[in-house]
Amino acid sequence: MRELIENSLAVALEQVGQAPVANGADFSVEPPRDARHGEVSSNVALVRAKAAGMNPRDLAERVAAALAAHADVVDASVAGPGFINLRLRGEVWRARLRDILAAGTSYGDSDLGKGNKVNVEYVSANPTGPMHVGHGRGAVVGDALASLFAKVGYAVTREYYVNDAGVQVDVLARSLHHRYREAAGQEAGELPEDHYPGEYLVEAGAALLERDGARWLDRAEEDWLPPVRDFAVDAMMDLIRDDLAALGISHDVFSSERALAASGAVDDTLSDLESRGLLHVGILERPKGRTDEDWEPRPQTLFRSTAFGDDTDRAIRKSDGSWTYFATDMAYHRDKFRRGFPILIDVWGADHKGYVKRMQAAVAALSGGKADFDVLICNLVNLSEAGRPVKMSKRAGTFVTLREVVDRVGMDVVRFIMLTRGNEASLDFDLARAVEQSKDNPVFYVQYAHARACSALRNAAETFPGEDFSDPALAEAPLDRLDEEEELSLIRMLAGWPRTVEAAAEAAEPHRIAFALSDIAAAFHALWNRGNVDDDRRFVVAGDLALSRSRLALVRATALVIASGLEVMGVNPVEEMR
RNA sequence: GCGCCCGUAGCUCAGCCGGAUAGAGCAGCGGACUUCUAAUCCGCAGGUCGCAGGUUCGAAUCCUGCCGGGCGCGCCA
Repeated sequence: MRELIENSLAVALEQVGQAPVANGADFSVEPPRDARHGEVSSNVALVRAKAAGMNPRDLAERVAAALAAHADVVDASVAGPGFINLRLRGEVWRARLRDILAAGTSYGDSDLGKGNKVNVEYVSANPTGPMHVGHGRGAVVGDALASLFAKVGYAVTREYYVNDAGVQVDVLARSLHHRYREAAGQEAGELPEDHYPGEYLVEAGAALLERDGARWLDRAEEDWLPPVRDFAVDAMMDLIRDDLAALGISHDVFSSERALAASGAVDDTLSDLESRGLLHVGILERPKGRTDEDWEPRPQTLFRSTAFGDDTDRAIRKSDGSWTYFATDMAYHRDKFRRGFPILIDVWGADHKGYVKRMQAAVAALSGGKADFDVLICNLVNLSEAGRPVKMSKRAGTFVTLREVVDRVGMDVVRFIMLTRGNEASLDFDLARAVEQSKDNPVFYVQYAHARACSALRNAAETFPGEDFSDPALAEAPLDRLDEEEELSLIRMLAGWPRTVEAAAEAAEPHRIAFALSDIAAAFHALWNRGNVDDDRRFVVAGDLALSRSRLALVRATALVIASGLEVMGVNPVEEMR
């Protein structure tokens, strides 16, 4: 299509004695927003007019004339300031149905990524307890993004970074040890204020007693801390993996912060930066507008992240000499790059927004500017129940875990709803509405369209016993009976699916898939309802096998595109609603 | 104070690498069912795209400055 217009432009320019000007994808070739303007629209004349030394309308007229000569073009006209609007032969569109039936749910796959390796790191929740709903959003967005990249031809690795070092896992170990002592019948006293209070640690404490008996009961902390910590981290990661499995998510790689540090990677990273003069000792100023009373100027080892676009240099050592989280995180990203991923994507929660610039600076420094590093920030999820906000407070005990939500509304609903907003917008998740079966609920709306399509095919098999309605058979069906505007309009939407997928991948916005599916579902429901008004417009018309086959090819293609999109989202297409 | 994000219909939001008369759902009003071809559909009504400038043939979209909301801001992770 684009090629056709490029060629016609060349012809038009030749007619006026001009050499072809710019060459490239600087102009658009798309269905116009308003369908009355035609089936395909291009702004090529507006974009190229200046270079051609002509006014847009004149150039457009000449290009349109060249286009009109093409066999597939029914009509080419010029509108407005110089848009070219085209109508194509119905057969050009109908042929796409055959493509879809042949490709199945792999319709929309492409080689855009050319097999390049991409690492998508997502979830990476601290191993200190079960996942909450906010983690779930990152999990779904990351997983869908990974699937989207895979669909357009990247070699994707799904990775989880396990923060199994640092003070929070020591606190976890002490919390567990407390529960372990309780399980052993010792008088452990009140759980200290800053410890993790969760019930899950009571179970883990009992499990530790079961495995190791009394051996850590009356020892010094320095003896029991490491083994208890390892046990605790393993137990928490099992918990988290279960939560993820309930969402249908599994990672290819789990990277341990502790193992990374032990390998010497942090030392290597810092000496690398040191040798390039990117470390220095300095004193950071107190951020303005802050009134920390205990703030005092202090010399620290800093990374010159300001040399790479950050607002201030960043500390890499704590005053006790150990590394900051940022230091190990730099080493981790360097490690990912050195493992052969030229493209790195992290999916983080909103609370890490202030961390993006420094990490981008770090990756730029450590990869010599060669890594393509992007961070998706997932904003907050506001849980509500029939319009009433559900307050999330660990202390008040009204904390809702991801698992509770998944168990209540189901994995497909959670996944779909998490993708009904751009990741940077905050998201309202209403537990009651999520299971409502109406068009308020986008999950059911799309699922219902797919189920209806399957229903029509089942109906066909009953109406025409012995007839073959398989995909290859439908692809052979004569499609020329699909000549109504509503049908052709749906076909055009389906034909645009590969472009929709590519655009979503290029923008790293998996939520676009959800919106596109809602649009397709709407067009399909509208088409379906015509059959309620007029029996002759049903998909299955008992007296007309040929017509039924034509329409069922469209029905099946619609189901395949919906299934293709749901696959990216990780949602199961249903064949009946029941 | 600084950084990032958000501000579009009464409500919840799409659209944002500039494009034609700014879209959808909910809520409201009016219509279409012997329920797996009504969990749906059709129609009506609803807008200073936060405000003010700028760039452009053309701005919801890009730039600048304000206003309002959110998140974050030296050793936590």
